[in-house]
Amino acid sequence: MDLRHLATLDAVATEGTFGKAADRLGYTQSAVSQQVAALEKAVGGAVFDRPGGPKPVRLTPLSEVVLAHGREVLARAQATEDAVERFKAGEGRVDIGTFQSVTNVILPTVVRQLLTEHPNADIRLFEEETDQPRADGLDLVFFDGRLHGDVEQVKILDDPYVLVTRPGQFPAGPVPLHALHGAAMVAQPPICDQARVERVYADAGVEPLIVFRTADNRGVLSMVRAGMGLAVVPRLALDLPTDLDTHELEEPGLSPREIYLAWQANRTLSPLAGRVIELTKQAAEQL
Amino acid sequence: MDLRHLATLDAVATEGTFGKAADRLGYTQSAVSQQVAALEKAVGGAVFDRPGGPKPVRLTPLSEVVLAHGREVLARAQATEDAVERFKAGEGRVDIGTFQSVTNVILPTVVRQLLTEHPNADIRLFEEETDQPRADGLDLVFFDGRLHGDVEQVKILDDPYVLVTRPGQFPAGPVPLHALHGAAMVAQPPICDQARVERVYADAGVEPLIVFRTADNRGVLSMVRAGMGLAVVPRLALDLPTDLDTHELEEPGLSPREIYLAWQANRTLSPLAGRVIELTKQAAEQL
DNA sequence: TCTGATGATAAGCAATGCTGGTTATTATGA
DNA sequence: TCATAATAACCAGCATTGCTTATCATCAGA
Repeated sequence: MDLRHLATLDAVATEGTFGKAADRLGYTQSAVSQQVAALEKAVGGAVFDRPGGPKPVRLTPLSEVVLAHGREVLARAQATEDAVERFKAGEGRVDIGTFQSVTNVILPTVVRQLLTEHPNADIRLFEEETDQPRADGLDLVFFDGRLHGDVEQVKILDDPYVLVTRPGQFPAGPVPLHALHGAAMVAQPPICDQARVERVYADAGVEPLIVFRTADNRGVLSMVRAGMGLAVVPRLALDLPTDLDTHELEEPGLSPREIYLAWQANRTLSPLAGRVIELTKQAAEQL
Repeated sequence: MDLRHLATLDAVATEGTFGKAADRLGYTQSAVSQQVAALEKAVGGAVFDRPGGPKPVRLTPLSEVVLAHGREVLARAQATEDAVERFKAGEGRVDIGTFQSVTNVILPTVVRQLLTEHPNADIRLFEEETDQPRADGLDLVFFDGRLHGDVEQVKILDDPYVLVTRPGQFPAGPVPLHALHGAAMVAQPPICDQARVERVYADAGVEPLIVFRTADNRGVLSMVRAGMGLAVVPRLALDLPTDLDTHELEEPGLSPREIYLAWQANRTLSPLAGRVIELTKQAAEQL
């Protein structure tokens, strides 16, 4: 049994004659006749009574059964094609792994543009604080630093670290790294890029005194503002404008945090995911 | 897009490799490869990521869409085939037109046997008192007398008329038709075969006095029992055994009522309807 | 009796679809 | 590093499918 057979059955049942059905379907009468014969062979019984002469054919009890179910089948098949079209036009779901800075700086722009283009897009964000985020199960993952494993990734932008102090605590201008030696500091927990930051400190012989750690960027800045100590944070972690002083760090020293967008290698991406990559690159260039 | 394509997609998605899917489907790996290619051409995108080497293929986002809908389509197609099988095995509905005598004497046997053979049969009876019952819309129609029009029919049985009287009203044995001349009688309304009966009376110069007409056979017999008059009814209209006297009518005179089973000519009958005809013939022979 | 509409059928032809064999690619283990 | 195994893709060959065209048989109505 074939979808085309069912479509032909439906057309003949609606039109009343083989010839009219053929016109509707773009076939010849002969083709319809052969298709009906094939369907009758498949179901093992006549589906039309042909009165002969210029009278319309009539359904048999068997064809009532086939037609009732067959129309369901055809409807589902049509629904499948529609769903494919919608998918290719950009409907569907996209799961994105992210983290604080990206959530606050890059993604708002991307999400807004994507929803403008595809109002029915189902965008879901997953912000999980882990050292090596799970890329499987997600379509795209933002991460600060390269991901290892079977992934493709593009560098979105360099996010330089800046020293954050209470107003007037340092004279304006760049600050050398060794100024942090012995200083009281507020910092992130040593996961993600923070681990690399502290390795750079150690390699330079700088040993700050970490007096408080929190994964919440606003918490870090609040404690700087409260006078607990200094902080070295990526520029994107700042809410700009801010009432705190910011100083570049002298070169060579702490290289910028690199933000990557990654996805499973060798996998076909959905149109939506592809568009997210494009929009993200554009958004990063605007910064 | 083809049902076979969807079935192949499903098989590959389940088995993980083209070769195993081919084994399940009874094809070669090459055939599956070509079918997947055809499906990918039809939907306009890859449905599998082939990692190469002995690793299973992976679904693409597109194929998630196709597969989710496609499995629905396949399920409906299977349901269609199942429904056809059930239909051919005798499930389904059969609508039968009937009238009092048949309802009480023949149909109980037929219905009981049919339900024994096909417990899921949906039998519906329509007892309408009309002169020319509508045969369209019904699969089968019982009628007393030939139907005119585009119908096929078989004679089920001859149902001779008998005279019904209060006990002892006539001496045992056949009664001549002219004994009814001027007699008080209870009768059916002059539709169906009753019209023919009264034409036979008139042709024989017999003019009974019809004192009550009712379409209800039990009503006729009740009034005979009550002494309102005689009645001439088909033997099948009697509840046997009865407390009333019955007499055959002398030949030649009133020929038996003929009961036919009819259906639309040149129409394919359902297996169930065909079986009803068979069982009806058998039941009639038992009488 | 003729005419027009219908479906069935046969022949022809292009396209489809399967098989069998081969090739290219990748992972695995020695 | 190399051989082996497993995989999908590719290609040629062949049968089948499925359409079109043309013709025929049937039936209703003028």
